[in-house]
Amino acid sequence: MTDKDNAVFNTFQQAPNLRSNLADMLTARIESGDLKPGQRLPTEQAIMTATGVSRTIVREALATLRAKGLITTRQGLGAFVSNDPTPRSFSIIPNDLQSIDEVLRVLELRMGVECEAAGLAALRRTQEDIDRMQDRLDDLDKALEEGGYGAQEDYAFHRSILVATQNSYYGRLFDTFGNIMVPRQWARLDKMTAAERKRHAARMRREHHAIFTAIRDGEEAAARRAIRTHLSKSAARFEELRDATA
Amino acid sequence: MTDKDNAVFNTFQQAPNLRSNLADMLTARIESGDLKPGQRLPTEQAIMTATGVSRTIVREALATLRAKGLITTRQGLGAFVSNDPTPRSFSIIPNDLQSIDEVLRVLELRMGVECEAAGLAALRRTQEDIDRMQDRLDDLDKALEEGGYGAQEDYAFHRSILVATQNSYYGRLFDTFGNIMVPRQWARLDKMTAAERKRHAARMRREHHAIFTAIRDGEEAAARRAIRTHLSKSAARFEELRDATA
DNA sequence: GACTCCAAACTTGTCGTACAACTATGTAAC
DNA sequence: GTTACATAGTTGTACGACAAGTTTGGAGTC
Repeated sequence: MTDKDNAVFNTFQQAPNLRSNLADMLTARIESGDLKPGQRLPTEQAIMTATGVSRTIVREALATLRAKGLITTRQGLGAFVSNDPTPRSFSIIPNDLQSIDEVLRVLELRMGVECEAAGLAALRRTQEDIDRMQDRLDDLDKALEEGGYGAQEDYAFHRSILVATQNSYYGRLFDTFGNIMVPRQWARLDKMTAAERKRHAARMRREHHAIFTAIRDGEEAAARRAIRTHLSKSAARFEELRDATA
Repeated sequence: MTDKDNAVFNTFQQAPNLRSNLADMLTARIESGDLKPGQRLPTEQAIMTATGVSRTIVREALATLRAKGLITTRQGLGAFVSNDPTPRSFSIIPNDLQSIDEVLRVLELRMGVECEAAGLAALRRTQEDIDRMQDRLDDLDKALEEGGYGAQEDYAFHRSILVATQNSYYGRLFDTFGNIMVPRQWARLDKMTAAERKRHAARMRREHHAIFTAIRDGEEAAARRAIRTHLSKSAARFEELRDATA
């Protein structure tokens, strides 16, 4: 292994645990084409010395890649990048549900998808779409009034926006986000006082109504702005949560 | 297992190693409902004594399940069966009959994804990313000079942008677009004269270079604009194609 | 020279121990 | 009753050792 190869390994920043970091890095190297299909990976020893982690970690990271189908290993031979490392289907697997970083990355993806979708929805929504969005919004309001977090209802409302694009790909893609966006696991991390809960509910209502009215009235730019604001604030709140627990 | 049994399995090189066996066993227990969502798995020690394998094996098996999203682990607490062990996946299956409409819908989706990605890439790209994008751009230029359509190279360049976001979800999602975005099937519909081809090549080069320089120079807004323009014009061209063949 | 055989080196698979980091729980002190 | 802390239990990480599979190169034979 050359120095240049080593340099790639040294660039991982601190995060939840060593195994995930190493697995992410190796995954990135494969997906970026740095390691090509059929090519042999560095030996476990080489990865150990390059990254400074123990063989235990290296092996668990390789087990992760193997489970994802990115590599295959053969005893006495080594590990090899799979022939078709680019899967034709996309799915979000809740790797570390406690890892807020994961949620933030998904939120980044949602930002792109939903902003465009909101714009399209504002241009194309039918009366039926508007009614459906209104219903979901009512459900959400009701859930918040009853003191719940409304995560499920929030998700359903967002989905109704995607449906209104009249482009089924948007809705189908959004379905994959549900796996990680149901925040039951970290709900307990997020202990809000009654006052905070109330403020949170008011903010949610305000932001969602802004999105809804923009789409209903066919205001494309406003719809984009509104949903970007909403998702940005959600992300910011998750970041606070992470920093608070760190 | 007898030798005869092994003979049956020799066709696929699935090794009879302890890790796979244990992982399969645990997977079966989860999928059969023996271990219910949210329920805690036995401790690593318990699995060790119950199965007789070492902790190394247990941990690698658990790493496999975690990669598949079947369980989540938390230090000091234990491993738990995931709430939604059946991840939904997103894929694009090309439909030959209305393929151009199909492409237009996918382009709409790409619009959202890639605009956001270009913005993120402008903020986060590393020198390595810049080099990779430059290489892909050179490949594309070369393909166009040689009189090809450069569809493959175009796709590779776009992918390098997604990689530069440092958010692997973007790259993984983009891979699903490849199914329909390699336009071999309608290339023959698209007979350009030499002059048209030249104009097309010049346009492609101009638009791609605009995207590249914006990302390289860290200009977020310009990157978004450039890629939106590029995809809009691509979509317009596909629409012309559809109307011409209809 | 060409071939066979085998020993050595290398790599992954498995085992064992030890300690660090994190969590929950119960107990003592206030 | 509440807080602080000690403790036990669990996962995360490190290190060393040997087993099992694969390749390579050299010794020996024809």
